[in-house]
Amino acid sequence: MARWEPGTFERLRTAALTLFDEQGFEKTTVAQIAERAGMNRRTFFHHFADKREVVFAGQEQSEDLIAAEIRRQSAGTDPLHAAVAGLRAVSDQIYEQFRDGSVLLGRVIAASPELQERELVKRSTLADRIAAALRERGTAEAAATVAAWTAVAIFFVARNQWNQPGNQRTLADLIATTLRDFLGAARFAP
Amino acid sequence: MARWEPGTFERLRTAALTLFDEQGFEKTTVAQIAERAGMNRRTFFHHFADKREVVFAGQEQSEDLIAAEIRRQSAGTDPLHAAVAGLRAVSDQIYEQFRDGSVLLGRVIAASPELQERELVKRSTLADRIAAALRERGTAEAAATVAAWTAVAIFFVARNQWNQPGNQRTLADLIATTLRDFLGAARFAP
DNA sequence: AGCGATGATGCCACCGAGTGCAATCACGTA
DNA sequence: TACGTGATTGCACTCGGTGGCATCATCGCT
Repeated sequence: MARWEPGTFERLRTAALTLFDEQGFEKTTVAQIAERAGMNRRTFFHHFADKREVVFAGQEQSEDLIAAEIRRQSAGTDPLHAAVAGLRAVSDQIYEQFRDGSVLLGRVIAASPELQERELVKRSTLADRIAAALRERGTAEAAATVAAWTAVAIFFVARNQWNQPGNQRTLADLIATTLRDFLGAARFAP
Repeated sequence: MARWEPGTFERLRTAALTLFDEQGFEKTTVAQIAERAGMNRRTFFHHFADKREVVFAGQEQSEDLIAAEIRRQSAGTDPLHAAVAGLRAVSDQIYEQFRDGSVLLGRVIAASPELQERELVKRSTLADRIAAALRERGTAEAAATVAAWTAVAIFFVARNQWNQPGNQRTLADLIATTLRDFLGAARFAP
């Protein structure tokens, strides 16, 4: 497999991201993307399920890493800290390398409601994966779901700060700070 | 304003929900909806921005209630409890009346990925409103966002349980239980 | 009652996303 | 070289959504 492959996928992806950044997502047609990548419109849909997917392609493997890291946490760790630990681990391994690409992606997504909608789906499936990993550790269904969404919220708040122009701190550091702020603000007795 | 209105909006809405329930959201065309409601396809788009909106129409006023209730919480209440209190209040006032409609809506949404995607948008804007209300009370940006998403997660976990066939408990009760479970599962020392 | 403003509805043409199908092309292998 | 596989292409089609304009019912006013 992948006899020709090398090229087309990545060419379509960079052509799409460039055009989205230049003229916006809505104003860009799939025909334009295909033309700039030097191939047929139909071919685009052989590689990406729809126009939005080209932006989010290939981040499933991160979810595997996160879930594995959560399972690796010691049994005594509570669900929220376990989930956040999983997200911190992946931030170390992956995100720090793609700083520039991540900023471009953030800009493109921020400029398009349609893409923000799709990003919420990605967050949701990420939360589902995390909740499943937590349940494997013995957390009850409801508590696992809530802890997962909280951890995901912490992650994206931190990622936003990390994407700010002036920022010098690491993503893992910002995640830890955000978690601490949340716990500090809350009063944890009913 | 609303000289004729009565009829068309509600007729389109019930026609759409009925068809979605019968044949699924994707299989139903806007033309079918308009035909069953006895009007033109174009008229549908005069009342709803798109095919998905017909399912979620008119739930903005709940957000106002929630935000107001959060502002009403005493200053000493921590962000998470304040946000959850806001959601509990609205659950008392609104949801309990629409049990049957809510079940139908839940079934329709559960059967369609496209509608689930749109529901995530609604959750997101709800979280934004809650976070804004918390910031007004003096909570810092990051902590407010995380608390808001946590509260929303608690709300929807509870609403799912409330929608289960056999359930007898009130939504407000389930929300309180879910919050307690989450806090109980977590260890709140770094 | 007649009249004009307003807003709801209807009709038509158009664009672009996404799909199904069949033909074609490039490559590895026998 | 011939064959099979899988990537690519091209075409036609459906459907969601939009823009523009005509039409019609209602209201306020004279």
